[in-house]
Amino acid sequence: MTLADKAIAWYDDNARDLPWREPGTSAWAVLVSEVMLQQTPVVRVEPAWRGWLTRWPTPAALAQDPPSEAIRMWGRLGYPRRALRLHACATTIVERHGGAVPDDLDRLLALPGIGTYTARAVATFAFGQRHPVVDTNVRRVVSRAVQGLADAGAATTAADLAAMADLLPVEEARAARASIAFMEIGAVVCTARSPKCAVCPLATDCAWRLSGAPAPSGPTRKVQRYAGTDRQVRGLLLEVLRHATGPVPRQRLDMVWTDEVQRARALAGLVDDGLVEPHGDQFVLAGDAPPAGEVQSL
DNA sequence: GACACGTGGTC
DNA sequence: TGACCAAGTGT
Repeated sequence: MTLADKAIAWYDDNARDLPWREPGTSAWAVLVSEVMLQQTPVVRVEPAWRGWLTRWPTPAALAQDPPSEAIRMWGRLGYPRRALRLHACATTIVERHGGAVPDDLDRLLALPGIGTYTARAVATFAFGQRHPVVDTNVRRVVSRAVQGLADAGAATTAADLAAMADLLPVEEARAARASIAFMEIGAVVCTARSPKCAVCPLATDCAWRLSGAPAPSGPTRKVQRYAGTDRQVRGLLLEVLRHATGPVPRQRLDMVWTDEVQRARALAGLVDDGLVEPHGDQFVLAGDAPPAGEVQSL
């Protein structure tokens, strides 16, 4: 049995019941799940995903609403630029692909907010194609089981994809199944902090285990601080704008953070990113109605 | 390749 | 209790 065979056999019996894995899930729903799952735990994505798909079952439905509604619906999932990009995705899919999520890698990759991982994930999980799909879970599993290293080093896309390609079964459907299986093992068994080697289907082949499960060697990847950063300020500003029913005066935004320089920088960043629109001294989420009386430019 | 980019849970 | 971690992308 190959590593992929063992992973698939394990997955057949142990896969979590995640809603986007149910047969018949649309490519759009899969795409939305993949974007939401970027850097975000499954438990927080599930309810958000259901709400999103209930409101916007198709790209066309989302494209009919302004970006501001997408940003509101995103709630506190984090990285709200993803909501904006998902909206742009929907618009592009309607305008350039007749409302249907494209099924080939290049066209997926061209969509806003869809990078190497997500394009491959959609092509594989929504359309059943055979592609290496490499996320942080897969990188960790391959790093341990194949390379014998405690942790994956910095991402090196080409090499990571090649390493995964070597493990992929030839047959298309099995290849797709192997990809999700390796991801699942990384997510629930071969975890970052305390891998459950006792129940791992790859344990008997795992190069890392076979060499005595050595501790990680190199420098530890640095974790980005959050408290006190622009990101925190952006989050506070956006939180106010999400709940606003109309334009928000600058004075209202001034209350969320005392450091004026940082506050201004964070707000300017949100405007730069297209999440927020300034109307004189008032602000709205992108696409929301401007202050009454203002002449809208075309 | 390094950084910026949210948020909340865990140990 | 603060560091670490969670299906990345864009610059």
